[in-house]
Amino acid sequence: MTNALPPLTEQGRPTLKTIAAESGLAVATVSRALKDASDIGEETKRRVREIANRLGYRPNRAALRLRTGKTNVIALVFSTEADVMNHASSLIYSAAEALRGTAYHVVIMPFFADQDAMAPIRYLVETESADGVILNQTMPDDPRVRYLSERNFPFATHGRTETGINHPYFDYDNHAFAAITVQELARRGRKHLLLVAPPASQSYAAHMTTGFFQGCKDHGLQAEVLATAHSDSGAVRIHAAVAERMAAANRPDGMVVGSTTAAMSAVTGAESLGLVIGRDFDLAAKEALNFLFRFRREIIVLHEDVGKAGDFLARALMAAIEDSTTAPRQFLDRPTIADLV
Amino acid sequence: MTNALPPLTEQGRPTLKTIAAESGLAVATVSRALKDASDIGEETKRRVREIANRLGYRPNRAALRLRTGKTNVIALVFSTEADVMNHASSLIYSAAEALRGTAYHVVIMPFFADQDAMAPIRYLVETESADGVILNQTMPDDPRVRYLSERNFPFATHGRTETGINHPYFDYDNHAFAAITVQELARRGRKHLLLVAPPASQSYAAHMTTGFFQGCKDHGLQAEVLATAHSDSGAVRIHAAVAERMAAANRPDGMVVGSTTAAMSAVTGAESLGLVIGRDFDLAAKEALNFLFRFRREIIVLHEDVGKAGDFLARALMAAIEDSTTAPRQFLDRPTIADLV
DNA sequence: GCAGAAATCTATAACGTTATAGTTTTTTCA
DNA sequence: TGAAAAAACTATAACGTTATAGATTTCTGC
Repeated sequence: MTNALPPLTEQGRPTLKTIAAESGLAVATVSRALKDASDIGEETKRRVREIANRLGYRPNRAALRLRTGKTNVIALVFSTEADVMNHASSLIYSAAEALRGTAYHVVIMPFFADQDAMAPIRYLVETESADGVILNQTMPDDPRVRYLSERNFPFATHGRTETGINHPYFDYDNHAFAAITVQELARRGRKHLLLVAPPASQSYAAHMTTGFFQGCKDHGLQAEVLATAHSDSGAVRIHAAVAERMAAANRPDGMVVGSTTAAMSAVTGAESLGLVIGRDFDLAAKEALNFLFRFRREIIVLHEDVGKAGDFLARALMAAIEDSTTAPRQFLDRPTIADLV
Repeated sequence: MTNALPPLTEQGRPTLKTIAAESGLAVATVSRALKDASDIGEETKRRVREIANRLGYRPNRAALRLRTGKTNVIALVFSTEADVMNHASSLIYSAAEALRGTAYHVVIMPFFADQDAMAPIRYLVETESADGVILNQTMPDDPRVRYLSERNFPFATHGRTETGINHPYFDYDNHAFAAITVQELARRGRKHLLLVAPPASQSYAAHMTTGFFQGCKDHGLQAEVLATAHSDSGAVRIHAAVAERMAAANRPDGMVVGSTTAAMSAVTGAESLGLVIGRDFDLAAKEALNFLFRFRREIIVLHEDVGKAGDFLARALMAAIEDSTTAPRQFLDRPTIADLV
């Protein structure tokens, strides 16, 4: 008992071996003690924890991963293109924040315009380099969702799909967004609305479009979708397309726009004809940040909380990883009139 | 030779063992063959490569990492706060793009407002969970840079430091930015300029400020720094601070603003007094995206390419990881008059 | 006081890889 | 022809962890 402790093996990071030497126990015992196994004595556990603590022991992730197959990695597979004021950044941060204090690391796997959307997904599954993956920009019949689901690889999506597969998701209710903004435009006396819709390939395009038509029907407004550009077409294109449409006959007097950047281009497009927002037309859009009202005070803005999405998706994915049998967590974020800023 | 090949071990991911069985060679030989070692016969290498290829062999990252200590991970330690239209997202993507085709994965470690900036850095170093790290928002005497440098942990920074430590970095020349915008404001006949400077704790605040004063001196303009807000203070605060200053005596007739979002708030702040941009005052800012000119056509915009930073930093860091003896790669991105959009 | 049960602890092997120190085979050339 | 050198390949151990099966010690009850 009064013996000098055996010398620490070299210096460097402490491992289970270091603790074993320091405590006189076997490596396996130390391992079990640290995971609070039932066949280890209380006093032993206490001692082991104390030593581990004192030495600043941290389990080696590579060894853990090799031994157990668990990577403790969550991958975010995000597109690089799309909206520049894109939500990816908030989503990344809020997901990372939700994962704080857990063993999970967040790795970013962008996929590129010149690349198949499936490539990074296949890579992840084939190399087993993550325990789960979060996707954005879902498509109605998303092959990534099918692939992951077939292989039982845990995932969660930002946006719903029409695959019939029951998976964790977080989605903003774009149907409600469109309906609410239409209602507000009707309240302001607008009669003929133009929708700058998201690209048709994306899941949420259909939601927003049906919400738009439904709303217009409910309020007896004339409804129309901009034919020559969508809300991710890029500023120049949208500006031109809106200008062209607003110059033609039977000009709309209200617009609902599917993205924040598109809203600015749509405004300048109309303004290029000498039209004045709030007088000749009104325009509604959603926004995660909070500057559109500075851009033009008159824009009708519905606030969208993207941080909520990242947080929810991270937790939903963890739950799916840790127990694949429970029902997938799903959330539809419904905007209300109160979210008009 | 005509013997049936031994059955593949189970199915699952092929390993070196699988290839060894398939080829009749030892595992070590397969390993050496795949890394093109000089003591393996050409014909053997060819055969091994062919089999590896056919089976879709991918080295196991965990095993590699455990055995060699190399993680093949590059960590991005980014602050979550700061400019909402912040450059982090572009930087992440361009770094990831630069790493495409290499063995590196990108992990994001945000650090949070309530947290010591050193925490994620210490974690990375202590747990050896990355081969190198990219930091942003450097401070003149940045403790993270000191810490990493002392421990010989490879890193690269977005922004310079005044530590005297010779490390890889990419920096935008904010001195030149200020000087150029001052020159442009002088050309437009402005006489008294106000700088909405970055927070003084950040490295680039000093650069921008000295560039501003230098420029004003060169052109014989009166120079002043906004005292009650900085360019990351948040929209409301900046709006109010600018409004207050512009309402007071000896009003400036030009502004240089350190961030894109701050530019919008500064404009609305001045406008709230009835001042008109382009007539009563001019305002210059830099921007990574391209919408400020839609916000107010009259804003003087200097374009900053953030993608370049991510690309450069990723490559510089890889170079530092692979050869710590060569000179660190450093780049100062100098804007010119031509970058005025 | 002793058999059996319960409580603790440990030895071993394995995950997939590579560095090291061999061993075997082939070539060279005196 | 045969010894030395060169070329080609292999066995072993190790990285840090955990699951498994087994070993040892202590307790229990009669």
